[in-house]
Amino acid sequence: MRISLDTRLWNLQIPKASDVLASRLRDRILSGEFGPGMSLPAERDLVSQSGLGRATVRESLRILEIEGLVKTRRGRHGGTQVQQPNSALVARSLEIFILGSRLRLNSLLEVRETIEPASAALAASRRTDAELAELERLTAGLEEAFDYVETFLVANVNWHVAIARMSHNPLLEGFMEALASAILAGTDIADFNSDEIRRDALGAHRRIQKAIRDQDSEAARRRMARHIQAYDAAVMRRAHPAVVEVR
Amino acid sequence: MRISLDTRLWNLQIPKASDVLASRLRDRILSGEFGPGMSLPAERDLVSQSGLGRATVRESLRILEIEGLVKTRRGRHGGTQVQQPNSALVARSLEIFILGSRLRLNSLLEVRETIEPASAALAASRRTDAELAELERLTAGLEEAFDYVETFLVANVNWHVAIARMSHNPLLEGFMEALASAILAGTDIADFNSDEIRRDALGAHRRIQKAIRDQDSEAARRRMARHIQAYDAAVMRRAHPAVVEVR
DNA sequence: CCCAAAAAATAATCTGACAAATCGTCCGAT
DNA sequence: ATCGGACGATTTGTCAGATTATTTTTTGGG
Repeated sequence: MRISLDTRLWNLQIPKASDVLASRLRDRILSGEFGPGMSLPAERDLVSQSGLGRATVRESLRILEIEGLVKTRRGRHGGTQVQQPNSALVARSLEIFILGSRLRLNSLLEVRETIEPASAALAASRRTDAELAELERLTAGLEEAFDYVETFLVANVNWHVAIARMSHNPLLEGFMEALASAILAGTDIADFNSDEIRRDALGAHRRIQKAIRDQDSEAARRRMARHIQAYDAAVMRRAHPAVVEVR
Repeated sequence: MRISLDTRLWNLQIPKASDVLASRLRDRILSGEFGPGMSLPAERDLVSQSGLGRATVRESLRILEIEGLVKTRRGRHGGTQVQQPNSALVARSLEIFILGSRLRLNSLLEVRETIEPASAALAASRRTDAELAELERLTAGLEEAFDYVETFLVANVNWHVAIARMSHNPLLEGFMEALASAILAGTDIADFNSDEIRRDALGAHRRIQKAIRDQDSEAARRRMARHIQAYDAAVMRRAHPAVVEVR
């Protein structure tokens, strides 16, 4: 015989029990009661504590897992551990939004033209020496991959994301991660099978890197803006914007 | 007797069965095989089609639901319906990211200073007459709410989101929605209990509105940038940035 | 001391059942 | 003929118990 919710302490509304439990746990996590690294009670403990069924508890934990708040591991000393939500989460949901809404590539590029120059400017003023070294390594890798278009494109994305990371603004980084992967997915590789485009990109990267090394924010912003606009224009010249959807 | 995955056609890797099924369904949704409004097969059909248990199938559906791709209803013509992912989804995950990462308000404001001017510029060049009228209505409402600080703040957020919507760039709109609600949650109302700040904001709004009416992109961008910077500076003056966390 | 096998702990999954919500249909009263 | 309520069908939500897979720890033999 199943005990109706209404007979319990919880005089809660109609929403699904799993949602309610998930909200409770989420609040406790976000309030800091469960800090990152700490373990939530085991599934069976949550079952006995909440008075709900195991399937329900599991759905709640699954919700939190999708939201990036916890991660579960099997086996002895496994369980559900609280995780620090990272930017990959934002990137992921953005990707779904972009793909699901059939956004035009144009929209993505517009946002990119907005974000990347700011990113570069912040990177120039906040970079550490270690980050600069890492960037130089990435730039070198890009040069080496010049003849392998696909590798080049992936390395190119990583280069741009690295700039965002150097801005020391996690939100910018998350946005760029999402944008970059979506744009990569939306651009046809064949469109970049031109030495000229890649040569121009490499030159721009070197100039931007120099500005960042010199911690010259405004130069970094200006050069990044020019680079992105040129790049985007090259994309759009090959595929008329009104037609292009991100697929 | 449970049938091991390995004995099936699916020679898939270690990942959890529910994740695999969710990915499959997600791909089919995003590929357009299931368009918005269409119904996925019922749970029990999915069970028989996939050969998995119902709990597993349900977890998969729950994943898609959290991702905003589907929504389920109980009862006779209930089931799982495909939904168009909207920007609220991005806003939600962003909110979790912001709260969970203890992002400093500063990071949010930086991104805002980047996005809003671009938003205003696009709004100026793309606005429709109906949108302009709506904006004027919102501005008037803001003036009326001048003496009610909390109402004013909410109306203010709506005004800014409306600008983003006028940019006709759904991604920009989604970003602004998320940012605005997070910033609203992170700013103390008492910080704006100053007539001067609200009066300045109103004046800026009027000037920006005029630029948008005249479809003067560059003026709109410039004025919005000035407005946001002044606003942010006022916030930061009252709460030292190093201390402020979004809570 | 080291390594492999067994044990223990835990999440993942399966099976089967009942509860609750929602909608359509049918029947009776007006 | 029409309206309203009762009933049934359909589908998701939840529960309960058992089995399976995986990981860590422990133990025993060399």
